[in-house]
Amino acid sequence: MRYWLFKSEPDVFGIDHLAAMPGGVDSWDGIRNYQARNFMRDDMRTGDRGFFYHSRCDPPGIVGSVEIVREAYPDHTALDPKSAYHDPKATADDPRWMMVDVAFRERFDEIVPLAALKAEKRLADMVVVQKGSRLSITPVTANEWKIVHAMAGVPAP
DNA sequence: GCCAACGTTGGC
DNA sequence: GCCAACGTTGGC
Repeated sequence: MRYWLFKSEPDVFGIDHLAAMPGGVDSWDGIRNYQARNFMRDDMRTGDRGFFYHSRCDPPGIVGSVEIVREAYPDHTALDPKSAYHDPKATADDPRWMMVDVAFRERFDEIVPLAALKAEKRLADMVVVQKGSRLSITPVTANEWKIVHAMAGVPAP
């Protein structure tokens, strides 16, 4: 059982978009970074939990959580020339990019802002607070999972 | 296989 | 919108 953090721009796809999907489930498509893909392909398992993080907004921060409900499978948007995520090097035989399905689980009453994460000494090693951290999917420790929930004022599931 | 040039991310 | 940090590309 592992924990993760998923970044998304709320103007493009925020936690409310996910919550509005049928069953609160959607595919996490469009990942075009090998390290992030490898986390999904190699390490994510059904039942893993993840924070939903809003980036490129004011303020950025953690707004809720999801659960992995389907393990990695090919990201078909890479094959679609009309998609913003099209990758001309992807083929049906070698799709290059993978996605998982996530289900909406929690929406915090208030965002836990990045500034608060940075100010919490116990989160000093959390990947998302590191300088220059751009990775859109990062691992989270069980302890970080608990601390952020405490900051959000809810018990960790 | 090095590394300069280029493209992208994302906080500010 | 700026720009630092980082990842990828491709010539050599």
